[in-house]
Amino acid sequence: MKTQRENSRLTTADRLVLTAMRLFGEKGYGSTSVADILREAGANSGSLYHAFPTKQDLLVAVLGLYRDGIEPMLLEPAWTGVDDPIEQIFALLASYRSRLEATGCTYGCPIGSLALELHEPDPPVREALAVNFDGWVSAVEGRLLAARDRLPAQTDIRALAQFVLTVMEGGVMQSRTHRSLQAFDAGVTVLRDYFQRLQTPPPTPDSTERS
Amino acid sequence: MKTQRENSRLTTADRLVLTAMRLFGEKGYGSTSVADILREAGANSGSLYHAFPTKQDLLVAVLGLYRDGIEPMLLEPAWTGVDDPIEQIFALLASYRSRLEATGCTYGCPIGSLALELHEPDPPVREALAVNFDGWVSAVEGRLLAARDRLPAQTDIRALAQFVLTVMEGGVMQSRTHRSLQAFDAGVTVLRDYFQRLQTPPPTPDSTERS
DNA sequence: TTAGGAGTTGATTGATCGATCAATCCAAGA
DNA sequence: TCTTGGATTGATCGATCAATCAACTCCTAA
Repeated sequence: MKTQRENSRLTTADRLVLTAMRLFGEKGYGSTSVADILREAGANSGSLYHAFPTKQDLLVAVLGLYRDGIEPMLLEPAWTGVDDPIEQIFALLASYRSRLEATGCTYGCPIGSLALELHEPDPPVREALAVNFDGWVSAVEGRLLAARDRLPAQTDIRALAQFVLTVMEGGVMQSRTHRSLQAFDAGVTVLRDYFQRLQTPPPTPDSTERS
Repeated sequence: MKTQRENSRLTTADRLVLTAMRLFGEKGYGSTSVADILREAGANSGSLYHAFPTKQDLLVAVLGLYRDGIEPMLLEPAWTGVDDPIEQIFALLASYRSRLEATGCTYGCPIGSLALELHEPDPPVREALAVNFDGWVSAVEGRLLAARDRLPAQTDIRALAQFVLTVMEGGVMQSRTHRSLQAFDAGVTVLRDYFQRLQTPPPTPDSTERS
């Protein structure tokens, strides 16, 4: 039983996608050569190009795998043992923090890295990236909706969910660049303060005003 | 008088750096070949390698130029005509919005793009990126300090300034990926709401409290 | 038992990459 | 005027890139 390399009981195509997923996350798309993928997957170039017309099609397959993995690989592990929907959001952020910490602030969000690395991606790639962001945002949106009654009535829930993604991605970017968790933690702390204030009923100093 | 290509009255080295700055911003570092730079700068490879030992040294020079340009090229234009320090912060964000809008959401923040494209940058590159972030954050921090009395006393000003950068970078990333200003605008709107709440005195239901 | 095709092998292709270097140009100092 | 050295030229290098393809293996269905 070989454990090195991507699970060798899988088909070659699956091994290639899993290896590419890992390497694209580690080194980016452009800096990962087809030869790198073939070597680490233990496959030959003919096998790759039998399963995928081009390297870019392999990338699209990787992005599809990320999309399908959001629920079972990302959300579910982050949320087990956390009941409060808003705390689930922060548990999700904490999972990114763990990832940063475990890798010395080199790994972050592979989707975000790819999104900024590929400046003018072909439509299928750009759409696959957007679908990943949408899936993430929708998951957070679901948690916010579960806490709807704790938030101001006029809150734009979708926009707030996008904002959570924004804070995560921006924090990861800075933490990776500074090789320090400080920036990520600062972002989460400020976001928590914002949620605190959202959940605190407004001034009501006199009485009327504010709908 | 040639106007095409980077100002031809400059030295060859300066033309190379300016051309590289533009191309690295447009296509990223890895996707910009030395041949691209030479062609658009109207120079020969020998000239480049006479001025810069490697392509990476050219990148470091570009990052230095960005750093030196923060004040005169970014902040000063964004802030003219805006007096309120907090509004200056949002004017800065608006300048990024303009940039996104003018380019169909393809350009964003070149520093952020490079920061995520280069996964394991050599120390001088990583440090040059970090210096750029620091300069940006310090500028925002200065505006927040100018509005110190309007913010809660216990506010972590530096962390809040980093948070502004986080929101900008995260918003740019999503807007570029979705090819739509919506995500960026949503981020700015939520940030504005947060600043609103920061500037609104807390509940004061009874009376005491507040340090 | 055999025919056929999906899957695999690995050498090879042409293009492109960053970088090199001998030759040449040219302006400033002696 | 001659000398010197920084700046420039442009052909060229070896490495590496994504992609190709004829040959081969092996499973399956007839």
